Amino acid sequence: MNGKFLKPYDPKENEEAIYASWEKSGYFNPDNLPARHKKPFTVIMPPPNANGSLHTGHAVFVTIEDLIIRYKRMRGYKTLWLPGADHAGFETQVVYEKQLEKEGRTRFGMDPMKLRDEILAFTLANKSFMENQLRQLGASCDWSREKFTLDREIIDIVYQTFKKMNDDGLVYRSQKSINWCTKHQTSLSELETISEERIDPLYYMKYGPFVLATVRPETKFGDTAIAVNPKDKRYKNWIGKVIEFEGLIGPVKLKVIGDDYVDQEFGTGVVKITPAHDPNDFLVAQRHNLPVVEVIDQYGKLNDRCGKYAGMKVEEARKQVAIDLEKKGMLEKVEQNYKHAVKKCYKCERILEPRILPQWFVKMKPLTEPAIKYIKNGKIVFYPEHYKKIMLHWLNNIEDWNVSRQIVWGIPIPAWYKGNKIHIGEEAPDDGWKKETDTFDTWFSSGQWPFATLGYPNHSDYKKFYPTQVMETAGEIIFFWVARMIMLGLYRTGKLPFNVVYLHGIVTARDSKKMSKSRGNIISPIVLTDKYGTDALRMGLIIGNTPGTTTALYEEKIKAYKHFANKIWNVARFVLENTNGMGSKKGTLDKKDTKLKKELMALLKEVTDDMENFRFYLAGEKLYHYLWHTFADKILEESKSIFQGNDDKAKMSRRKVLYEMLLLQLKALHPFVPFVTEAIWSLLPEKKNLLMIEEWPIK
RNA sequence: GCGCGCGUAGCUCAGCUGGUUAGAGUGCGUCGUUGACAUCGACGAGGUCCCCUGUUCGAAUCAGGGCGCGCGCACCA
Repeated sequence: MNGKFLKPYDPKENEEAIYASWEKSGYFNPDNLPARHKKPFTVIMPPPNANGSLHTGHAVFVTIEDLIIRYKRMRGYKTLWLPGADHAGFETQVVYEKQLEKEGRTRFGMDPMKLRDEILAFTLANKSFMENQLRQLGASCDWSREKFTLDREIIDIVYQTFKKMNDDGLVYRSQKSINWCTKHQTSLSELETISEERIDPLYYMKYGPFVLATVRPETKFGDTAIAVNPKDKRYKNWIGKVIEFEGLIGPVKLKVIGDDYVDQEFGTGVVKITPAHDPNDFLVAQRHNLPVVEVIDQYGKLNDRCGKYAGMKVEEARKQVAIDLEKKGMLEKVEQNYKHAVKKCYKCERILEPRILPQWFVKMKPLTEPAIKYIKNGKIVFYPEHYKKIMLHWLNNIEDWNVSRQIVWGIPIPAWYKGNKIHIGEEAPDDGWKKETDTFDTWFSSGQWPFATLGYPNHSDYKKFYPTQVMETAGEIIFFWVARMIMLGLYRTGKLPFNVVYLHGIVTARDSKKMSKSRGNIISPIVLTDKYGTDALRMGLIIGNTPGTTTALYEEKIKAYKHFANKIWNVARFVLENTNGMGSKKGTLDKKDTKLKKELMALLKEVTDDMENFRFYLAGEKLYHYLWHTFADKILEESKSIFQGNDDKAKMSRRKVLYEMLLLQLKALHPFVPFVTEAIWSLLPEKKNLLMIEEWPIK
């Protein structure tokens, strides 16, 4: 027996070399797999954001996807797990801005090209760092096919999609009310906002003959009309008339319009229309051809249209306006406990300002319709299944997608302007065109990831590996990413990009709270692998992780699975010691041992069933339990007395069965704990292939 | 306001289509092991399966209601 077994299993000593041997074998690449691997099986890796180190969320998806891929590889599929990295536009720019702040610098005023180059260098450094961490977690992905969202061939495909959408009338550039972050100086899509309930004062202001209610008196300088409901008997005679009164900074003249948007029951039934700073008012303004007067600038300060209030921040101006209205007797009353919702930036949690800016939008209805049809017909299976409902609900209530961001870090929107003319393309058609400076929402490119990474439409990989089989990711990004991949995949290729969506549970800290820097409860997966070994971490992330729920991760749990890895090691040691290096030589099993083996095979059948049905947490637990509490505690214990006895036939049979059962369990456990099983495999007396490409015990 | 999920041993969680004394890991107690196991083994204590009503021969599991927690969506100024 190999002397290595005399020590406990040491992950540190083994893991790096084992990973290197896998990588060197070339079997991560489906093209190099032996001939029995015929049918393609593809998983596209959710590309981690290349702006920091891996967190537990990454560790979960790596573990589960690697588990799926290793299992399918052993079952004889031509498995491709395609890794990638995301430039993660806004996310990365925010991270980099924080770094700049620490250095006492700011992105504003910087040469955009220089800023872009700096972030690129930052991203590429993080990218290679992150790739090594993926290796450390045991990811058996095909590095030769790795893609980055800013690779030229990816950008080309993204541009083709944009062009096609333009030709099909699915994109448009238009002035609309958008969500503007005054810190980050960019617009955001609906998904990048969080809405928060707030209690604020509701101010009842006198407007000439009317009294009207508002939470934002400071926007009054941008009013361009007064609106009432046309059915409202109190006011309908006013419609079409112009009211005049003395405001805070001079005389005010406003037209009264009638619009169904106004709710007679709310407040006084009279609304001031401020198109520049309220999305609903903007819609009203469009219906009535009202002018749009901006009074709040991009930094959230009142501009020079606001007289003495110019330069004040919104909150400050609100208070001051209220005080001055009071003084002038124009404030009828204030309701203090008005409950309403405000939208905030999901990154800095500042209140977003609605602003009217020209932006690029994607029309969603034509994209959602086919997606809804496929999902309704069950062409995509969701784990857990209730996400089907959630997805349909979202798709049915979607708004057009703002894809332009006013940041440098991203794929530039390929557009040019000359007067009223717009040209789509990377190059200007001739002289005198002005280039678009906005970049795409990062999800516009990652939403095309499955077919873009495979080289749609002509690459042989696309033909062989698309559609992919499973999309495994976090439930949190189902709308950001999964929904868009479905829509854009259908749009470009006419096929669903995958037919299974598996959404793993979010990993929380022990107290079931989300891990976050501010809570200080972050556990680094890399620290855990260093301490307890990757196999232990993987088991800890698989067992107890049911799709769609949260899973608490804590150190004792991982420690327990380190013991399990060591248990496997010692079980193997015992078996090899007592079988005298016999390997799988011929011989016959007696009745009792035949039965033992049969029982194991029955369990492996169950495990296979669980794997096929995405019940990884059950499969892992069953294998764990069998090895420890049946194989080790019962069978090995009983074998001790057989080996000490005089029945040579029984000894021969037992040797053979233990060895065979060990091999079976190593195979079945490999996808879960690849390192320790491969380490043991390499120490077997017979010369063998890598365990990684052995056949799964059940057909 | 609408929607989704969760509530099972001290802690973290399983329990798939309802079926014998409700499970695992961890923690706790007792005893034993140091020639597979920087340990491990055996045994044990510990649960009104949130509450109520119902369906059923039978419910932690299904239906209705309630309480508690978490999350998503939502333009009423």
